[in-house]
Amino acid sequence: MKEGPDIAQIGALIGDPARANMLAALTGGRALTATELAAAGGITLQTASTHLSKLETGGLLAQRKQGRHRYFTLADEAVARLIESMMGLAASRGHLRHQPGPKDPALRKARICYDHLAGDFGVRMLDSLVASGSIDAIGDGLAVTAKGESDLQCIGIDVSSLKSSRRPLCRSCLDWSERRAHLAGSLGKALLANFMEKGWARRIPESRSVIFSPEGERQFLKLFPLEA
Amino acid sequence: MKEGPDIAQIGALIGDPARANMLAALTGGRALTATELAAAGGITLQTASTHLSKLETGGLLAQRKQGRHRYFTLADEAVARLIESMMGLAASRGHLRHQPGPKDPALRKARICYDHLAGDFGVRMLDSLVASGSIDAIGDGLAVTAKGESDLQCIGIDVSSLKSSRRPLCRSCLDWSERRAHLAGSLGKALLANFMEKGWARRIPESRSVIFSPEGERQFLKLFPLEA
DNA sequence: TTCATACTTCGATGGTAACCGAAGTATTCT
DNA sequence: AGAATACTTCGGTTACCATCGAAGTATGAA
Repeated sequence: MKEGPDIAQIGALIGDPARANMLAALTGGRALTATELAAAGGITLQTASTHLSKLETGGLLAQRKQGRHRYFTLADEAVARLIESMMGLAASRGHLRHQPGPKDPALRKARICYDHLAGDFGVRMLDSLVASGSIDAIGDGLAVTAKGESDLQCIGIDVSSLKSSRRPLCRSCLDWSERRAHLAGSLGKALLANFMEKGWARRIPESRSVIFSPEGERQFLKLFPLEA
Repeated sequence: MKEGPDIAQIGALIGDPARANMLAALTGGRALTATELAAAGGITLQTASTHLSKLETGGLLAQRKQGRHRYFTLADEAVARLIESMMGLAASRGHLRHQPGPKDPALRKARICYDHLAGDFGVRMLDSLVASGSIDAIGDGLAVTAKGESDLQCIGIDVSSLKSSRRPLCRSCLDWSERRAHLAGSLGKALLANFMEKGWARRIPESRSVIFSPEGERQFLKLFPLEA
């Protein structure tokens, strides 16, 4: 009667609120210490320690020791995608953790999704890239066009070097706040890195929020216009 | 500190073994009654009843009453995709529910994944369609080519009528047994329906297994050859 | 060497939820 | 109407696990 893999183990790991909060914090892409994760989960360090070892043996987390610190990250991109897609589902079912607070609008405007840009700005960027013919959207698949490759080169992104990596260049990722797709993959990562290098955007510590400077926002909106 | 949607609720729903087994059973695509799901979960009807109402209020299940029966299905395709992707992750992390039993090989060979064909045969079919130029694979995206459209017409599938539906024509779905992509979307559904109409394949009751007749298997393998 | 920081392990506690028997409701069949 | 089927609700038990204090280990700093 029991066929196939056991999803209950993974579900139970994510099903505890403290663990879920720690995983959500790690969706920010940064490696975090046990102490930081304890704060994110709203629990003491002892409790966090047992949770973290469960998550690690369950294959959801990876850790590396560095001095007396222990840095945790999501095990791989597959886990990140799972968490994100669960957030999408949770949002669509109205499972919310928060009274909409002051930080929420910023989060919906622009935030980190593992290693790329999400939120209103992330969705707008992908829409604009598709509209301008820089990216072809076929079904759920995304591919950079020749035009896109040269346009991105002008911004300072070398697409051909990104292509050589194992990781897919483009990937669409469902946005939980916008309920629309934004750009993930190595190109999504490179674009966000590019904005931060230029000083257009910076991360808020202890949060997934990404804040654009006034000038950065102006440039971003000019670079990725919306269709009329 | 609490940002974004609450994935813990959904995780907890999936995290109970009985509920996970019921959800997995529903991945077979059939609507099942509370009694059938109780058997799938290995619990009594009373316990199943409470589980099912939790899953329904949690937004994972939909139900329709029909006489004195109550038929449950997964709420929508998004839920089905979540369950499937969790199976993929669980399989890759070695979370298995079973001692590899006699039914297992059949399941790996061909099975239902919500409404389309998965397992070795499902993966082979997509590989062959891509190799023959009937489907273009761009990143994770799949698109039917002109050649594919006419080839499929010969088999008895009218692609243009499928296109008119809201649902994506092609979608790639990660296979937990093969760890490779197979074909989902309305075309995946139509192909499986086509095989069953022709008598090539039939479903096994109470299981996700799909059994091909000797003749059906011969035809299938001929229609979807592997690259040398 | 001593103190401090970062984290783990142990042990005890408490709360939650899964579970089933029994009784109750709704629908269909005869 | 009466019986049977399908399912829900209630109540009480049980078992698990998240939690934290306290003590233990490991690494770094003074």
